Amino acid sequence: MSPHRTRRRIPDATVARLPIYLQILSAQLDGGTSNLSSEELATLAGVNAAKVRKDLSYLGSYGTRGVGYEVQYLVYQIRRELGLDHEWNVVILGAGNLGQALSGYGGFTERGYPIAGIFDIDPDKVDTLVGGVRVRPLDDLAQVVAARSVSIGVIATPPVAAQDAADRLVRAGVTSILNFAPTLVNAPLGITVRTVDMSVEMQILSYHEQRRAAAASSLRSVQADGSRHQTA
Amino acid sequence: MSPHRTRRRIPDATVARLPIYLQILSAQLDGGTSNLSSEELATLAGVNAAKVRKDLSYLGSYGTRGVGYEVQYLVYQIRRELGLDHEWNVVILGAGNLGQALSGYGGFTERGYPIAGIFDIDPDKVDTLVGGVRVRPLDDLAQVVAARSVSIGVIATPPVAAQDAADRLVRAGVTSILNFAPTLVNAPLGITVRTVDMSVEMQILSYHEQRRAAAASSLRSVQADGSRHQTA
DNA sequence: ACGTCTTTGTGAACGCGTGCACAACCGTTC
DNA sequence: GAACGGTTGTGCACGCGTTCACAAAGACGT
Repeated sequence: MSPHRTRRRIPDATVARLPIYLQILSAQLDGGTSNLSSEELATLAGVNAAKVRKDLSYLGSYGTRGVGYEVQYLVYQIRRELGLDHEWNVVILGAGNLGQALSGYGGFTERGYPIAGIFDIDPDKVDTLVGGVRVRPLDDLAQVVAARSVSIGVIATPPVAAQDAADRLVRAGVTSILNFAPTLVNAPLGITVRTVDMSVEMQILSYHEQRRAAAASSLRSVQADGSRHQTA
Repeated sequence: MSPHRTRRRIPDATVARLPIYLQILSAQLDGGTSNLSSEELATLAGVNAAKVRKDLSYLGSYGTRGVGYEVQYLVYQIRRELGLDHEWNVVILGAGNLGQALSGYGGFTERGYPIAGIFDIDPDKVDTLVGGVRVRPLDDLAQVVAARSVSIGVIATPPVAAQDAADRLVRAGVTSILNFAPTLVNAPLGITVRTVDMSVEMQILSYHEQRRAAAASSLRSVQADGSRHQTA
């Protein structure tokens, strides 16, 4: 049996929170904190303490009753669970505004997702430098994916090109896709696709604004969903 | 009583899907489709047909049994519910890579969120042109917010500056914040904050990749949460 | 060694969201 | 105008996620 076998499935809601805990814990570690209680972590993350404990319990029993959690060990465990114990090369499709921002972002490489290449179909963009990376022609995609064992692809193309980009990624062998184009992209079974649509976020905000304006009477609580967001 | 009074509260999960329906319906309208069944819309949106009907039922009974929904009218209703019957001016804080990408994105203005101003604390960035908009000093924030009745602010600063940016936005009178910095920002009661953290999205993907690698046996279904994402 | 204090881990209740299944209803055809 | 095919709107059951509340357990002082 492997050293750490496949433990029980972790709920999606928990998986979505683990990166947040990790971020907070890492900051605490840098700040010199060695131990943290679920209550403290909960406050920092803006969630319920019981939720924190239940979330962490999916990773195993890494806390000490009466004391709390050892930050360093917890960071290690969460990183391992998220697959951050090694780097994940990513490719970006589309060297427009968004693609450029993403490659220049720095946060990706820094957090363990080095950019293996940025691609564009426009010959005028090819060979220009973007965030220190040379833009490559789309035809090189499969080769780069294979050579650097890329499993994550980012779509930063205009909406009309998104499906084609997804198809190319899949054909090249990518198995996870992060789609920033405001379109639904279809992918075959077994491929994970996440879509982040900024204008959707905007519209959710304006919905609340609109209601706020309509019901100028009571201040009501606005609930949370997948993304991190508070109202209160 | 107002022409269309505050109807029953719409579930957050539904609010998050309305923009997607709207996007699809708008495209269908442009394509010349005048009527659509819940089944068709569901397929296009990648969701269950019953869910579509239930979602739309929160807006009122705008469908015709045996026929479906009139696309144009539905578009109108969803737009109204999302507060898209008028424009929402937004301000962007931070003229770095991300701020530039956002202001150059074009999708915002196009979808009814014109950019009233982009601000930066760095004097070197002030007065440079970004996406056709001149970068302004942070001190002008309150004045612009007031003059153009801005109610939505976007945070595109480095993490350390995010909380300060949020505070400034709130002081200036903004009531909804879209935070792209990978940090939790606190805001007083009554202010809606949504955080979109790209590296969180990335980590969720790599979690699935990691599991895929671990359990090379069965292809399992990966579930959805707040954001749009399929696995299938 | 024992008691007290603190904090974890989790059983159980609750609430929200999803999906099924079907009655109500519309349009159309005969 | 009656019967029929098609689609909506919704009651209901189920499942997931959240929260409460508490027993189990470690640490520490006496």
